[in-house]
Amino acid sequence: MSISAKYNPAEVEDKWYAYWLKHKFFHSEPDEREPYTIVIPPPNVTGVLHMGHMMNNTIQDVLTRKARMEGKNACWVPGTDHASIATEAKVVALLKERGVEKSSLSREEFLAHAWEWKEKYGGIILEQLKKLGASCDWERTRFTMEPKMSAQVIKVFVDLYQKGYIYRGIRMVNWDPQGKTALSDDEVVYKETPAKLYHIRYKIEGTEEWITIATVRPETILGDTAICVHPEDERYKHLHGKKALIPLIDRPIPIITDTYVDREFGTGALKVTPAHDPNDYELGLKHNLEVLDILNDDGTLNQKAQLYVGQDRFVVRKKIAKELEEKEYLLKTEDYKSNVGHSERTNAVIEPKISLQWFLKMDTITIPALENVLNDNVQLHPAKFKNMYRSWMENVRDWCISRQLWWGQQIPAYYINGSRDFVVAESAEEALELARQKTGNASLQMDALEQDPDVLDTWFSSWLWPMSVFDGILDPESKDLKYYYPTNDLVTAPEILFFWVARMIIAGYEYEGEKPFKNVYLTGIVRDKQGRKMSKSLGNSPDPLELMVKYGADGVRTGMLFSSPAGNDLLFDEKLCEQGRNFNNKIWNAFRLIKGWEVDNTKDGSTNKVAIEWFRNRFAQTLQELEDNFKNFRISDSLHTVYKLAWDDFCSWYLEMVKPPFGEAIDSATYEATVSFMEDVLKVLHPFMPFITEEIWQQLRERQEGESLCITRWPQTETFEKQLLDEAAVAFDAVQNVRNLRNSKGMSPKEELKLVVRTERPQLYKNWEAVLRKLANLSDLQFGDKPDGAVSMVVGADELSVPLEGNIDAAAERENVLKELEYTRGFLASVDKKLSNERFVSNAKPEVVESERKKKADAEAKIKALEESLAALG
RNA sequence: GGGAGCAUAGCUCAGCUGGUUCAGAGCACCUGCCUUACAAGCAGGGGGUCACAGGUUCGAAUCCUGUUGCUCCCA
Repeated sequence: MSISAKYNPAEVEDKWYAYWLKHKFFHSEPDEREPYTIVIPPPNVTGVLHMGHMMNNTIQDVLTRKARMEGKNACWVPGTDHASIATEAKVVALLKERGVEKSSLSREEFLAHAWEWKEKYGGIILEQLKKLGASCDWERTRFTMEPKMSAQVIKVFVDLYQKGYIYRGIRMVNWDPQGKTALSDDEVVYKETPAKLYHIRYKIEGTEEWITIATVRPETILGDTAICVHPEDERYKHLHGKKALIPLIDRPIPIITDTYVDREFGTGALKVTPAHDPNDYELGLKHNLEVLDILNDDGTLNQKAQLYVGQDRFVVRKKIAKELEEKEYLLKTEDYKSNVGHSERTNAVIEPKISLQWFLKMDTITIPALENVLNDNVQLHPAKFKNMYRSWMENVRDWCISRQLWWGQQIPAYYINGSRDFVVAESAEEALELARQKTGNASLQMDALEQDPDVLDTWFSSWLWPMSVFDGILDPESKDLKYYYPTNDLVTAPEILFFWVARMIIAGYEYEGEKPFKNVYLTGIVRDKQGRKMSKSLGNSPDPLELMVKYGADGVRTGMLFSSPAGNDLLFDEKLCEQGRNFNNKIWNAFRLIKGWEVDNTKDGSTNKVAIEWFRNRFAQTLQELEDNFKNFRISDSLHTVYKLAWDDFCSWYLEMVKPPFGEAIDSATYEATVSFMEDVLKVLHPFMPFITEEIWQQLRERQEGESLCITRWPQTETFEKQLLDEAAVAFDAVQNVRNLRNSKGMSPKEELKLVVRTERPQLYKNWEAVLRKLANLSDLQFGDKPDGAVSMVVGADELSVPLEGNIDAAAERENVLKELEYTRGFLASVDKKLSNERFVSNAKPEVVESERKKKADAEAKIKALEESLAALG
């Protein structure tokens, strides 16, 4: 036999992934079994695998694989979303490289390019997930813009419009002048940015007086339609009702009063620019001010500004400041920090802009979504996110669902004869019919209709995802929907709790009257060692594919999970992957050991019985702990549990106990038990490290084509004997004490020692004698008092002595014993204090009091043993 | 400005219902081992005023209040 001493993942991973696919282990069809369903958070079709995906999808795979092994009909639905803004930006950039401007193309031509791009580059990420081992049902892969998915989006739009939830309205929206589209509030990232506060004076019409305002955006004075002061502000009372002249253009604007103005801020006089500031817009509505929009869609100034027409807002800011200064309108500037909104996608500075958009009314449609999270019908893990969720839901604002783009589902609203009058329908034909009814003109023709050019927000597709992947919107009676919905678990990042999770819950209750999933597991953000978010621009993110080459997919999976408690950020360090790889190697070598054994049917294995019984119980105990961790979504703890089981219990204790001396055969009973233990260990490891466990499982016994670890049954939880485990702990403690003694005396592990035990429970030591002899390398085990010339240790109330001729430093021994004695006496004192406290004895739970009594007895016995040792030392 | 969370070993984090010899794990560190499964390993070891100050309790890392520091969400 020649199995490499080092596990080589590259040799096995692709092989087993292909095998799993070939046998369709990941494919699911509705049947009589209990379903277990996860829908993937659809990654961006433009995306490539990053560390966040790795963690997120590893967790989903762990959950899916475990459910599959438990005999559930596991279905993990993969797919991608069309990401309007990101994809359109990519395609526009690509065309530009080829010298083609988007504006020179028709909508159809542009979309043809976009689809071409999608076919070529879209979905790379799904291939990368396969490398990770993701056990998705690839036959069910969906894309949010494929015809059947788009049909569902359109159907929902029409339905919500008919129910009165969707309206078209003028609103101040977040405008991205680079992407040339409106963004939802959630797509705007606020960053603290250094700015300047410009103090600019306006002349009061018909007087020689001035009024000074302060602004961070001097270029917008050209769009001012009022100056507002606090009505109680004595400084300005004499100016109420007068007019001020905008510098440079001398346009007169009224001076109005409102308590909204903060008298302490700036000069206490506020310029009002309703078209370019959300607060000013509200103020404008209240005071019936003119809305003067001075910006083009690309952020340059338009004719209404009168000056600097066609120049960019930031260029104008500099120029106008200079001109104002030269003409003595600018009195001073001061440094100021302001929170500036940036587009999450393009990073352009957001321009608040008045525009006509489509909105979804959120006031009533959200009610069940809030209720059912608060009452835990939908559970967030960790639960701390409930607060955040509630505050968002209680203060939710109408959702701007239109985007000024082409890549996406075009809004199914049709304007009649170029007017603002429109009809909404799933198809142009239906729209025409509706338009004829609406206008009373039966001869109206198709060319009188013009479809709204805008598309719907991508989230307006993905909020249907748990239903639409099963075609549930098109066919509410669909067999798949009825079987798989509601899904079980959703694994995603807290950043999109509102973007996506909340909206899926809203849609789920609106269309199915039922939650979309039972549990939402919120992962943390993957950060670098210094706690910085991983980003392309910082270049601090390792390439996940390279990591997998270096450490193996299993190594990276376990590495990611070693330190990723739910909802907490993961400070990623390659060391974690190294630890993962080392763990793989450990398992591999345990397999090598077992595989290398020769079995002898005639050999007596009775001395191994105690070890076998111990591991059987230990496994049962661990399995209970593991199930408890899983039940509470403590995934990282689950991994730690199986890690300790495999490494400490199975390898370090069990295998060492039963391992025959080199060159000797093993008895068949022990061999059989060991192989089946290894199988059990592989089973509980499989969800975390699917490749290596499959590889070993396949080699451990003869297997048939079509068999696989990923579809074997998860071990059953069994009861365990606590007493046996406690006895083992005493035996292990004894072993460790002897080893420690050897170490501290600088003795070789090869040197055999004799052990003398003084105890009231000799049977325990007799039961474990073979183990003690083997692991502590003892030549003999005897019972009795400490012989002369021996070193002793105390385990519980038992005294263990090892005769060491001429190798004893009596003074040092005395000191050791004294130290331990002192500690134990202190401990006894604290226990006594408790027990003599009447209130403790009467108030504490009986089992607690009982355990204190036991502690007292143990401590007293130990003190006695220590005192005897001390006496023997002279 | 409003809200939430966190603070435990040099680092990253567990500690779940207040009660086990409860102060733990991994990494890092120190000592000794190439003991034919594994040096990607083995056997041992050192290391913490549980942020600070009060309080509740028979008993607090754990519950309460305040202080300080950090993080996140919302505006």
